[in-house]
Amino acid sequence: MDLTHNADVHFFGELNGAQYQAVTSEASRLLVLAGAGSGKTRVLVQRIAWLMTKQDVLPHRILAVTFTNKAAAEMRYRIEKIVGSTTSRLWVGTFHGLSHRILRQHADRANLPENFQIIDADDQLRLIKRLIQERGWDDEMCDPKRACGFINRQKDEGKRASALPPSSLPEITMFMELYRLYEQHCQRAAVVDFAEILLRAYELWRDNPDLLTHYQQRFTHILVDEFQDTNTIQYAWLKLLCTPDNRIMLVGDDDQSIYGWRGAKIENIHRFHKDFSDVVTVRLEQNYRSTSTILAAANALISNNAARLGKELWTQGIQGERLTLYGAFNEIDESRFIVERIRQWCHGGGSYEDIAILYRSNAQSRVLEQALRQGSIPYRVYGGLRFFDRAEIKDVLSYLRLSVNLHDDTAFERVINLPPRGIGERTLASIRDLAKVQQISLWEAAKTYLPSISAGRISNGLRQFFECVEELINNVSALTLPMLVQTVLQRSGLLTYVKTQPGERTQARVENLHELIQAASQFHQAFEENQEATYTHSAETLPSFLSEVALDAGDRDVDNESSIKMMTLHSAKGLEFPLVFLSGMEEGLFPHHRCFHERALLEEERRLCYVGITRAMRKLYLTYAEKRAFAGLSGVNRPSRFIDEIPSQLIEAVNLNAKIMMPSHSAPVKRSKLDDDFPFQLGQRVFHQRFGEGVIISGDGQGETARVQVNFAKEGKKWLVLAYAKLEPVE
DNA sequence: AACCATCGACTTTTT
DNA sequence: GTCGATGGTT
Repeated sequence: MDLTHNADVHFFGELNGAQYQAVTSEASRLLVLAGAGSGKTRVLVQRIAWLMTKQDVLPHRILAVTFTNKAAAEMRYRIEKIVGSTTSRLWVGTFHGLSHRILRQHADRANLPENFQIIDADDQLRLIKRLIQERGWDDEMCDPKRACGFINRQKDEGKRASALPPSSLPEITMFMELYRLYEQHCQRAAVVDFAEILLRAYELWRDNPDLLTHYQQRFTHILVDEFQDTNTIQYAWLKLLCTPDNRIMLVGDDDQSIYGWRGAKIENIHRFHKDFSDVVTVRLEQNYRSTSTILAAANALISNNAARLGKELWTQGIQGERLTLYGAFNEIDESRFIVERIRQWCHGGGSYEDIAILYRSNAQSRVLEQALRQGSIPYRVYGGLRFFDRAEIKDVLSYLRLSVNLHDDTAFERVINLPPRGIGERTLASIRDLAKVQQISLWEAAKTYLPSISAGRISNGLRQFFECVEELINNVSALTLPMLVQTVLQRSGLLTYVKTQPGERTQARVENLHELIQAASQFHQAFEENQEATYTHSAETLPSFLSEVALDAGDRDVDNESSIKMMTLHSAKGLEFPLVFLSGMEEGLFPHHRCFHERALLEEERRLCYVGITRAMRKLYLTYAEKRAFAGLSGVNRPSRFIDEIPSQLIEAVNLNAKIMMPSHSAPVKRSKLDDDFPFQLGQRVFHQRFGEGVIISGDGQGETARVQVNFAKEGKKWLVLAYAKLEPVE
């Protein structure tokens, strides 16, 4: 690292040797194995900057592919900061975003109408359910979720329905037929799902050599982030694009591949070596994030995986504290411990935003949240429903989608009776029938159906709906986007409807709707700035607004807020926190019991644990609960095997804290007792934490399923399962 | 057609 | 325990 002698010290000064090598490599096939916290994004960003400023590569010749919009946005931002100019000609985006852009540009060649729209996973499932019904199958025989999974898997593998070989399995045969129906339906309705975007773009290139050549010649430099997460079709997409004259850099970490279950193929890294003989590999192993103790733990853990490309993280930083392991009595105790240690951290001068609690599955957050609330510790749970996935937002968007494309049946179904117009299942069934027989869209079918309705209530409702949508269509070319959204809210009656619906979420829903207008407004402004236009009506902006909304469901980043963060291990990837709690370190939960039987799955769990450990910068806690009430099963758990895989000298085990009370109800709920005799009698008075005092009026079941009916003074009669409703006898 | 009660499932999630 | 879907009732 004699970079100080380099004339470009101000440019490269902060890069270490391996980073420098990766940034300035002349290799045309470059694979960068970037360990956690090794400055991966910096390398990508610097390399692009280097290409532009030192190699005089024109921005429009560079293609940078990421997995999330957030990563793409950050990359662009950082590049702009370095090169000091806008990068609008540079293509930085997600596989989906870029593919979508190409499909829009060549819709005709891709055999798509100009106004095609994107449906999300939820829309897709609804559509599949409907097709199953229409085909005359029932849900038991043909599980919609499995069918949906099947179709997506085929698409991710690049397979069309027509390309599938016949199967001897009845279920597969059924799915294949459904796949065919689904393809036809989407084509007619002019919608594409997420997997379709990639597949269609791939086929567009594959089947149109002139187009492919154009893009091959244009993108002389290709860079890919998180390469270990690419699936088959994404790899094929890249391979098509990559001629001997293109230069490609892949950045990834096989040890952080945690999305195998949704089609990501680590093997793509090996395949790259096979498909391109002259691959230069650079390893980024110096870590700038964690203490050497944390890294030692991570290295030891991951060394239990076979077939790694091999990588060992190291740091010049401090050794730091040992990991702390706490074996809690139950999940409540675990939460209390975490709360206590959070307090400790803050008393020691730390702040809430330093802290993250990570867990394997979302369901674990509840108990933790409770304890945090009780302890008055501000927290924020990441990764719930995204803004544009909220029901009320999707309702409004459905009206907008219909006004772009009346044949969008998914949108039609969503709002035909929303707000309620007296159009129920039966009317809808007739419309569906008609649509099916005549091979027309639901909108057309409804129009045809209208004259034959005798009931005034129904025909009025339909007519109202038609008028509303048609009026919206007229407004599209007259109003700006935010005005149009406003109009939808009022004209459809959705806003009034939401306001009058009882429930606690009403307020939040109304706010969401206003936020949607806000989002439309921002989009509108950004569009005008880009186009230097003055009054842009929504005919120009609406289609792209809908696409953006579908592809970028608002990665709301919520940092610099003084609260601790809670999220799943999966959503923690790419983030870092000074203090990290890995909670629920139990066999069955983590590694999840569904992964026990297969080595590959277990290794992915281990990688997930590796990701978790390497999020911690200064201090890491591991906690588990010996007993955990989970999904209705109260089980006794052994500590996770991953704990054993960390050298014990790196871990300080904290003993069960005597101050932390064993809940008094634990004694009567011992399972052995339940098996023999019911611990409660009819007429007995009992106490429940939430419902208060009551009297047992009946009971049934045995062992784990034993339950009693209690008549509570305040809450009335309730059935409670003894195994987890912690009832205490009242003397 | 709208509403309430009961049943059953439940790993991870981006686009 | 909680969510969502489903089915029976009004």
